[in-house]
Amino acid sequence: MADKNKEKAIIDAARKRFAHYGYSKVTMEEIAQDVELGKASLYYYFPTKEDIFKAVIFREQNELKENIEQLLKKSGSASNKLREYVKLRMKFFRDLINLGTLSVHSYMDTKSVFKKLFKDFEKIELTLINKIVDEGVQKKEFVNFPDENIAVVYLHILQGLRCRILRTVKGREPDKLTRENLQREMKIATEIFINGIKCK
Amino acid sequence: MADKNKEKAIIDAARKRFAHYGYSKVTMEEIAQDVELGKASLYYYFPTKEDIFKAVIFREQNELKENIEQLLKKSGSASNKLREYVKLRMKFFRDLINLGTLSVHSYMDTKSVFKKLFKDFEKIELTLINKIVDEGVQKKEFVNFPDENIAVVYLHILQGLRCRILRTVKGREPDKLTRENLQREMKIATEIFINGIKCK
DNA sequence: TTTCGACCGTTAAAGTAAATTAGTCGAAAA
DNA sequence: TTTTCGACTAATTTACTTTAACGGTCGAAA
Repeated sequence: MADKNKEKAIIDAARKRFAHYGYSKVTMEEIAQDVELGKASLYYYFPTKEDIFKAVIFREQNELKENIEQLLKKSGSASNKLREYVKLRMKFFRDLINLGTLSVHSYMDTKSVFKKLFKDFEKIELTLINKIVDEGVQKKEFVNFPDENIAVVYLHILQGLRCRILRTVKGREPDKLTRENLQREMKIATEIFINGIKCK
Repeated sequence: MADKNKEKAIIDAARKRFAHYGYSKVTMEEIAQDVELGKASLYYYFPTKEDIFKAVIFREQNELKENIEQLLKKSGSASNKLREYVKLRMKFFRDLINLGTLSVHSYMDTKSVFKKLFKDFEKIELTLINKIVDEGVQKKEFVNFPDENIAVVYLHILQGLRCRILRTVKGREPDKLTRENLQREMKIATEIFINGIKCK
C-alpha cells in the first residue's frame, strides 16, 4: 500500500502549481522536484497526470461540500443559510482557482474527464441548495414552486455571473476590482433570489 | 453621396453571410459577388471589412432598441414589460446570432472594435431596463433599492446564463433543446427577479 | 516497497513556404 | 461627378515540416 503522506505531499504540490499556472502549464517534472522525487516515482503513486489533477479537485470539492453540510446543520433561517452558502462558494473559487480557473476551464472543455468531475459536483451542489430551499419551504419562510426547479436556476445564475467575468478577462486572471464586483453582484443576486421566493 | 440602396444591399448580404459563417470565414469577394459588384467596389461604400460588420451589428441592435422603446410606450404593468423585454432580447439573439454568435463572440474578444460595439449597446440596454424598473417603482409596483443598481445585476444575470450555454457548447451552435432550456431559465430568472423587487 | 535513470512514442511548439485576403490606385465607364 | 473594376501590394492565414518537450513505461537497484 502506497505511502499516504507522500500522496498528500504530491497533491499539495500539484495543487499549488495547478492553481498558479493551470493544468497544461505544469509538468510532471516540476511536481516531482517539489516533492523531491524523480519524475518516474510519481507514477508509483498516480497512474497519470490527469489522476493527480482529479485528486486535487476532488479534495478541494469535498472540503467545500463538508463545509456546506456543516452549515446546514447549524440553526438559523434558510435565507441566512443561502447567504452563507454563497459566501463559502465564493471563497472556494477564490482559493482554489484564483489564477487557475480559466486554464482549468478552457482545458475542461476539451478533456471530458474533467467535465465529468465538475458535472458530478454540480449535482452535489444542487442537492445541497435544494436542501436549503426545502427547509425554507417547510418553515414557511419560502413559497413552494412545485413545477420549476428553482435551485437549478439559482446555481446557473451564480455560474453564469462567474462565466461572464471569465469571458471578459479571457485568459488573464481577474483583477481585484473585477473580483469584488463579481462578489457584489452575486450577493445582490442572492438577496433578490431570496426575496423572490419569499412571497408569491 | 453614396447610393443608400447599394449600401443596404451590401449590409443585407453581409448580414446573411456573417450570421451563417461568422466574421472571419466571410471574404469581401463573397459579399461582392452577392451584390454583383467587383470586390474593389465595396471599398467605395465601406472603408474596411470591419465597418461592414459594424454596420450589420449596429442596424440589428438599433432594431432591438426601437422594439423595446415601442414596448415602453405601451400601457401595462412594469412586470409585464420586463417579461416582454426578455422575450424581445431572446428573439434578438435567436435571429441575429443563432449560428454566428460564437464566431462573433470569440472574434470580439480579440478585436477591441467589436468589444466597444457591444459595450456601447450594453449601456443602451441598461437605460432601457432602468426605465422599466423606475416606472415600476413610481407605480409602487416595485420597491426602491436606492443603493444597488438592480438593472445591472439583472442584465448580467441574463448575459451570464447565455454565457454559460455558449461555454458548454464551445464553438458549436447550441441544439434546440439547449436553447429552449436557456429560454426557460431566463423566464424563471425574470419571474424571480420581478418577485424579488416587488416586496422588501 | 519505493526510487530512479534511460528510454520511447506522441504531442505541442517553432519555424517556414505558399496561398488567401484585405485594402490601394489609377483608369475608364456611366 | 459618381460609380465600377482590373491589376497590384502588403499583410495575414494556412498548411506543412521540423524540432523540442512532455507524459508515460520498464527494468534495475536501493
